[in-house]
Amino acid sequence: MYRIGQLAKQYQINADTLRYYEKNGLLVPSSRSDSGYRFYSDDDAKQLRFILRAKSVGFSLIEIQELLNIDNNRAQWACKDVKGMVEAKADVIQTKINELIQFRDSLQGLAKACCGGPESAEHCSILDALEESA
Amino acid sequence: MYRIGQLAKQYQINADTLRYYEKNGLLVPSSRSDSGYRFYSDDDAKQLRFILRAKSVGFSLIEIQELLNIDNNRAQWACKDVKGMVEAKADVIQTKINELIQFRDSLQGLAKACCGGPESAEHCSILDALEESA
DNA sequence: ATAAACCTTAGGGTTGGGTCTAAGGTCAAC
DNA sequence: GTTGACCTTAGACCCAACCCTAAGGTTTAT
Ligand SMILES: [Zn+2]
Ligand SMILES: [Zn+2]
Ligand SMILES: [Zn+2]
Ligand SMILES: [Zn+2]
Repeated sequence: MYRIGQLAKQYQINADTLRYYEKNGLLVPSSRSDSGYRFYSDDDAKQLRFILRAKSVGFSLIEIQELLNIDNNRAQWACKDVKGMVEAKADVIQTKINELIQFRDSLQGLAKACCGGPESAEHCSILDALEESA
Repeated sequence: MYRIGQLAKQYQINADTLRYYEKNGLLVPSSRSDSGYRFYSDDDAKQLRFILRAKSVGFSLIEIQELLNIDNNRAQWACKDVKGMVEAKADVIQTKINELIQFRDSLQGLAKACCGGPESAEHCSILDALEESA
């Protein structure tokens, strides 16, 4: 049994974050002391590790909730469902990557055309390009 | 001279967005009618195009403000400064891309190990991996 | 017995880039 | 002379994922 501060310290997060996870149904401590202090069991800690690991691979808290639901009712779900979620998430991330690559390339294209010298920017091709009427 | 609704329509944005840009010093209409209506000149429209173009290559509104400052005082800045900003931004974006690539690869690693079949997820390797104690 | 460290709650604040509402003023057309 | 489209303002609300504060209760160590 861990109190909130102990668990938070162990996983390098803020106690407020644990309360936040509880409020959002991600991690409800399995018991409370007579005075109301939260008590987290080893299973609770395991679930926290699940949450942190899912977060680290890019899932949002809402998505993690879905994953937890599945994990806690594995019999009612198929591998297909789980794999589908993961692949869908990978696709979303890929789309984001493609967008950012476009941004990066646009910026690099701008930078390449600029002399980068110490003289006045009155002739700067970057600013000209941004001003340019499409 | 365009009223706010006309300019918004022309550039497919919300009139509120133009007021928001004004509040944040990005685009102050060059005049007002006697009754207080905003009037945007062709130069204002040009500046809006600058803003939208800079946004489209991934600059934040704060960064766009800096770019506008530079653009409006070109003589006081050097190409070096402008190019430096653009390159710094490209670096930040590259860092984000690298992060997302890691997420994507993690997810693809998980998906690859899962059979993806229609049977129960009780043996699902994805859920197991997320549960695994590190 | 008291101080320090920890816990509780409700509720407000942050960031970024807006969107929406309420309550009212203006302007052209029919 | 009134409808309807447009405009004004201040201020609230949205998203995510928390962080912080106030006012008070609990535990532990000395
Ligand atoms: Zn130059
Ligand atoms: Zn230049
Ligand atoms: Zn399977
Ligand atoms: Zn599986």
